[in-house]
Amino acid sequence: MNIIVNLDVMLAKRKMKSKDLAEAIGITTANLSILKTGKAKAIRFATLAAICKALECQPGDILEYVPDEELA
Amino acid sequence: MNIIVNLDVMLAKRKMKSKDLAEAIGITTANLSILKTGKAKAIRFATLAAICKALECQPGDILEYVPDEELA
DNA sequence: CATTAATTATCGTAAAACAATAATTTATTT
DNA sequence: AAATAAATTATTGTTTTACGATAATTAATG
Repeated sequence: MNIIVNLDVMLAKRKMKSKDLAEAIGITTANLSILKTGKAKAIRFATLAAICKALECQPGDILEYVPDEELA
Repeated sequence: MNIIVNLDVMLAKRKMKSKDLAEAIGITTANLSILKTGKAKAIRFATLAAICKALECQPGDILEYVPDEELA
């Protein structure tokens, strides 16, 4: 997928574990894992907001668009 | 909502109209308008990627988290 | 090796994107 | 002001997908 969800950096910065974040944002660790491992195909703004709140960050800190420029 | 979708800035920068962007990303102007006016409650990564591609930008350029610190 | 953390998998339900279409409102231009 | 274009709003229906709940499997850590 072209949109990467990277929670590891912010999690490490906040010294939080996936379980902690899952509890903080109110979803199961299973679903959080789906998000973390790039298996989610969409995200609710409510969830994104909860993540940003818990990690004290902005969407841009955890979402990245990677163009598929297969030039090479 | 705590997540703001701001396409206006990038649209202006690219001198694109909503209609152009809608066609570029393959959704109707009606649905794009829902996104633009903050009525969408989620977004598919495929759509977000298409927007980033069309506007040559990153998710952080169009998504913003606004904490609801009602202090004062 | 035992324990904890994280991932993967299934099934079911609720939520929401999105299409298609039409109507309405707002901008823009002549 | 009138005409035209652009954008928003509204409705209905379909399809996709989040997410819960749960359990099992696979990493990771002391």
